[in-house]
Amino acid sequence: MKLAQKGLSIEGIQGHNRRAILAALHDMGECSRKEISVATGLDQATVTRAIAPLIDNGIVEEVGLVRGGRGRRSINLAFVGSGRYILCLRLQRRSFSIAAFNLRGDLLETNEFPIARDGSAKQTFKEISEILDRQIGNLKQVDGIGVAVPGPFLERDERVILMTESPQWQGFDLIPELRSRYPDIPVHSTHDAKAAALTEWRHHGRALGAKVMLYVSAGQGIGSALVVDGHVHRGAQGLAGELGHTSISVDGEQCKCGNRGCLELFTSRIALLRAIRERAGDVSGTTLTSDANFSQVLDAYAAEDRLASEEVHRVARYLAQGITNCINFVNPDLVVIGDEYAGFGQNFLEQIKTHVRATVLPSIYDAVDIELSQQSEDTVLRGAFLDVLAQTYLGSPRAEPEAVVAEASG
Amino acid sequence: MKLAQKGLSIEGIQGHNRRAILAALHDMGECSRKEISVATGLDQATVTRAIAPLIDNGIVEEVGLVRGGRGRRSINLAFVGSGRYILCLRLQRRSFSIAAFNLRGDLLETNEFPIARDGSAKQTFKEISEILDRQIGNLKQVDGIGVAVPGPFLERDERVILMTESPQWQGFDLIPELRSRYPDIPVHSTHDAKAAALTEWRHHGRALGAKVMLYVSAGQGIGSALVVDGHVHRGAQGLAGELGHTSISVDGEQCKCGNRGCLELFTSRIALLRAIRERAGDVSGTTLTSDANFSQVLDAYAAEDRLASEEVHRVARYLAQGITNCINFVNPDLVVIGDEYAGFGQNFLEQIKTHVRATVLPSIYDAVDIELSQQSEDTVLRGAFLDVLAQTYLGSPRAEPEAVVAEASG
DNA sequence: CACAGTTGATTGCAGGTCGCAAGCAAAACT
DNA sequence: AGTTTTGCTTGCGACCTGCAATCAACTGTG
Repeated sequence: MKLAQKGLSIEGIQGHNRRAILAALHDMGECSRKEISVATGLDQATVTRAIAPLIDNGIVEEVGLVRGGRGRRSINLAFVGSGRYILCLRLQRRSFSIAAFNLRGDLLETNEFPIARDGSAKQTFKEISEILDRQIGNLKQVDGIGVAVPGPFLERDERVILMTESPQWQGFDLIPELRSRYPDIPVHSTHDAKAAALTEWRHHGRALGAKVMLYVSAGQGIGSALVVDGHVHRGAQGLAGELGHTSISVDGEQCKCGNRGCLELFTSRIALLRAIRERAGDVSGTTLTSDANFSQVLDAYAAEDRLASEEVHRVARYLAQGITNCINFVNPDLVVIGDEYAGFGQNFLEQIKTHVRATVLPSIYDAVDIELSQQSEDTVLRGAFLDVLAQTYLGSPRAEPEAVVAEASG
Repeated sequence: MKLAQKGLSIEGIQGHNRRAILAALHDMGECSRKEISVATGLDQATVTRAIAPLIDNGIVEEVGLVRGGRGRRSINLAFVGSGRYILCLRLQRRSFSIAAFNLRGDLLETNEFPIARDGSAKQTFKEISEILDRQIGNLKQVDGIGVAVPGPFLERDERVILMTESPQWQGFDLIPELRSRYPDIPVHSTHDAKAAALTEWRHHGRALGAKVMLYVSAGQGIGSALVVDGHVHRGAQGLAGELGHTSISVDGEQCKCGNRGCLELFTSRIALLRAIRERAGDVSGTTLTSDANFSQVLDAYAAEDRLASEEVHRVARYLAQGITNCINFVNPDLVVIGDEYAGFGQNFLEQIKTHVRATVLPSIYDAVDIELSQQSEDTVLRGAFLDVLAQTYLGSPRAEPEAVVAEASG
């Protein structure tokens, strides 16, 4: 049967509980056995017994005593800080980045490397794998490699489709190539917006108790990812989240994707720059010229330049329409706007919120937070890390074990 | 901690496995202990031992021997056919229906009752509860009541919002009222499109192995529901699926919901009828008049009436745009179109598919089936039944226990 | 027609995990 | 210094599962 639920053997229960314990440890960061016991509902004794082999195997370690309480000090636990690592690769259009994390999630090292514009995929792959080789040599024990890929990314087949900006990758199967080069290391792949969303959820949404979080990645492209109860919605082929190719205008301009009036045509960086460049000469009171680039627009917007304001606010309105559509369709309680456009700041956010408020029913609007991402350079890389960690140590492949309430038997 | 996963005690494991077994029995319908053993991965002995108390408690029964095989005949099991029942109420704008199901999912009785147009909610509630009282009296053991409600339905608060067609319900809290009238019977509520989607998934999508199914309820309103791995996506407030209030035209007409260019303004039954009525006098070669009703349009469309064809096909195009947006956003592998518009038949479907094919990337289009619902009168009621059954017997509240793979301990 | 062969259901047994409760450890308070 | 408090650990009993043997019921065959 297709979707039959597996029963749980007496042996499986131990693994199940071990995963629950590790997930709790990951959720809470550094914490004591007692805290894990409370969080999981398991007996303290059970936690003690489960932790022991994890310490033996060098997955978890004791990181010191906690002072302050009344009685005995509790011993804080954490994932090991050294000895086991996860490498992450982020592929972008013009560059790639490689980062090393320990199991705790500390970013140990990150480097960005340019991709030669005329270089072949094969050449780039060679550069990537040389760096990975070196890292693996240094770190000794690498438990997994996480890869974040841009654009419409067929996760199911692990192929990138429609990567118009970098046609050289077309036909080069990065993930299988990595797998065959590192047969002993699990290689996991994700779409970069999904990775960023996972990070955003872990470091922000989770604390807010968001059940459904929509992450909107707005910049060069318009992507999105939906996080439901801590799980990224991937879609049947892993292609979910192509918000940019959602139409807000049935009779609009034809897009390369086949659709008409795609959100991306209104709001992508290219669209924004084109509009600004076209009007630069005709508008008075602007510092922007007909060859303005994005960082100039960011600055101009911050300086309340007239042209920048008008065009960025136009983008805000369209983006808000896309967000409204999502809100009505999937009913999130948190919307986070990330990627380059997060740089436009609070004023930009307020524009979006104003438009969303105007187009969404009050009882829905009141229940959804809309925020800017506090993103950093490593948001996507960290998402790739979280993906690998979840699949390696917490829960079953791409799906954590969910809460199962212990109950008295009937 | 908010979302900590619960560990599983030695007692809990029995409950967990019992739910897995019941879920398997429900999935496969009538089947033997052996088949359940294979489906769940549990030992035959464990299945035997788990089934025994279920038979004692009158939840499962043996329904006869299966002949045909080589060796001993297997004994088929099924949920009991009598003795325990689930009542379902479907609330519509002008009527309500009440149905009785046995645990096996057989529809024992269903009745529809009109709602007086000028009647108060209180009056209607009185009628509803009188009928429920009678049913409960007859059936003796009622394990749950499932309620399916139309329109934007705040599941979290169990309130209907924006029920413009039937303002009398505004401010009347149906579900709490039912709960307090039947304190011993669990009352569960759902949005009707979600209920229909669940039925569609159980009776069709599951067999196709669909991982992400989009159900589009097109008729008086345009609703939708997303089923991911057999679970309905409800959204933070349970409001997910308002596809009808998704915009396909940023600068379009203002909708009552606050948004502009809502899909519903283009495609709802009201919109379709209005367009047809307006043009009825001016178009030659049509049998439709300026007071045509929906069933006349259905007939005219089937008879290839010119006006009906034009307008229905226009609707198809807009609906296709909405579906394309969904496909790009959530990447389903199955789209099912239900409710009244399913009555337009294959020709209508082909129109939609043509438009979707034109607007979606080929590698995505090729991976998604678009079909009409084979719906019947009881689709929604049955969905309410499935909802109650799942929450009562299979899995934890609103989330079935997922596959947990037994593994050798490390 | 009896007997081997096959397959499903049941039962006895051994292994293993968990919770409870008692015991141990290490701090603060008095 | 002794008591109290709190967290970690260990001993014990209960319980569930899997394995394997057994029972049950049917088919096929010489």
